[in-house]
Amino acid sequence: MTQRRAPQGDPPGVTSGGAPPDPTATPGDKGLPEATLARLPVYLRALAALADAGTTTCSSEALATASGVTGAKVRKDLSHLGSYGTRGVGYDVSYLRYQIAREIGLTQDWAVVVVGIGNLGHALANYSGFRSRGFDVVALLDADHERHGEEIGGLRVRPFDDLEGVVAEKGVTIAVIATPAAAAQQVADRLVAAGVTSILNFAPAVIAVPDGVDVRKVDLSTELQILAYHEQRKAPSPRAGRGVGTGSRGEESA
Amino acid sequence: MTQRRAPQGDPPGVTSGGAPPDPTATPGDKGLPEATLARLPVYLRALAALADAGTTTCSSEALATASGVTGAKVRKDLSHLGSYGTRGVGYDVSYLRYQIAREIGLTQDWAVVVVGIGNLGHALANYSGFRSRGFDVVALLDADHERHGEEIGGLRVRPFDDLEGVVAEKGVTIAVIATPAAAAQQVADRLVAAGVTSILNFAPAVIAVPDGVDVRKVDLSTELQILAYHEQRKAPSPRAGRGVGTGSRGEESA
DNA sequence: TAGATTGTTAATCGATTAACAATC
DNA sequence: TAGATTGTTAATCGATTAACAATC
Repeated sequence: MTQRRAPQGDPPGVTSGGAPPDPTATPGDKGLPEATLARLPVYLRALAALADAGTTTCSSEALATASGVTGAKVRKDLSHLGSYGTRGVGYDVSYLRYQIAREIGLTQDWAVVVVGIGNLGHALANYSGFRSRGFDVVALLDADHERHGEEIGGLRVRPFDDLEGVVAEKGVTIAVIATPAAAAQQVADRLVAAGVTSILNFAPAVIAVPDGVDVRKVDLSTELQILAYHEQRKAPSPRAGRGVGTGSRGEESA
Repeated sequence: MTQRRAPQGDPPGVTSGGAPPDPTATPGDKGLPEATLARLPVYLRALAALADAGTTTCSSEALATASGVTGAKVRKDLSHLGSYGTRGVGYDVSYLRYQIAREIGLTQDWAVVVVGIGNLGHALANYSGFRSRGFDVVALLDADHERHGEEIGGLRVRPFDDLEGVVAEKGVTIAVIATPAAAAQQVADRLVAAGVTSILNFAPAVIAVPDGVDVRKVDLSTELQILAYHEQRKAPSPRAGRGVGTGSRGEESA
């Protein structure tokens, strides 16, 4: 169904200078627009679904519908990657899929550690969507020794102090923090010191990191709050009022 | 530490016309800019932390630091809500906190159902950050009868067919979907038919809903993919390549 | 050739940033 | 009064949208 192509290779029909391009960002190279980058994973998912349904070619409008965006956006986004379509025809599903994956960096494996194996960490450790996209969860770490030894998705939960060893041994560059808020900054400091340069933070806390380290934050309750705002504007006061800020509510766990 | 104020009431010192404002959006009222709205929950969290630390007043710069944004952004964002600061002094932490909560709609309770109690649904059902912000999880629904009866966070898992009854009885307007991708659209259709008008979708699928229904999507692997892109641009090829699109990978669970 | 669809251009829109007058 | 800080204004930047020439 989907052909394999050589990772990092030039696409057929697209010539590069001959010398392999330096993957390190060249000065003045701004990379993809953030808004475009954020939609590429969505296109990738939609293309996978189209491929699974046996579709081999699709137009920008078809991909847009499957992705929940507009055709103009799809064309503009894809134009940042190169010219991978055919006028009058559309895009080859598996070819475009490969090009997007390569652009994002999913044609290589990324070793990932998950720190904090509570409810959410447990779910993340079991999430199949990571592995299928080239994210290889190589260790589950938790400071609480009561959790050590538990097996989740084929991995045992290990002491947080194993961090440095795991990072060095497995070449880990990406970490997921799913600890309580109070622990997040300390964990981040240790991760950075160990050599991690990208952090996905599920802990409900802002963490500070040095330049050169990327942090992205996912907040489960933020999205619900945004929905509440719009909901409030739709309906006239659905439920009785309540107070806010009832003093200390203790630390939250991610 | 934090005073309670009458929900929906006017803040002291700010006069309204006397007649209560119609909470329904008036024509031409565009509401808050989306970018501002997305940051309000972050400010709320930072203000809660400041209040817990005993801070009663803070400047826009202090709030910015605690929120991980710039002072200019804070001032611009807050200016959309009204004039709640004092020049030369700053903002009263608990007063600003109340005003933001009221603006978002967190001074009232919102009944929420969670559909799909797998790994992620389990974590969401246990997440304390929902309740503390006025989101009242009133039912956990799952189509799989093997899961029925399990108790999570004080609630039993119930049949999905209980949906309509729960929505009517509890006045549910917001739902969380944490089912496998294949079930998401069907679940969304049932939710909408039952009267739900806001959906937070954790299933890795795009769902279509009628006008007037809001959907927000959280994709755990999208964020990791965005990190991978930036990581790829930092380092020269950390790990060996792999193929992409290894044929059908089956349906994923949220 | 005629119809379809891409990739690009230009116009519009919204978000960010910097600066500073207003004012506590 | 002098110092501090807000709230607003104007400039800049990036994202979206619509239109269409290029071209399969």
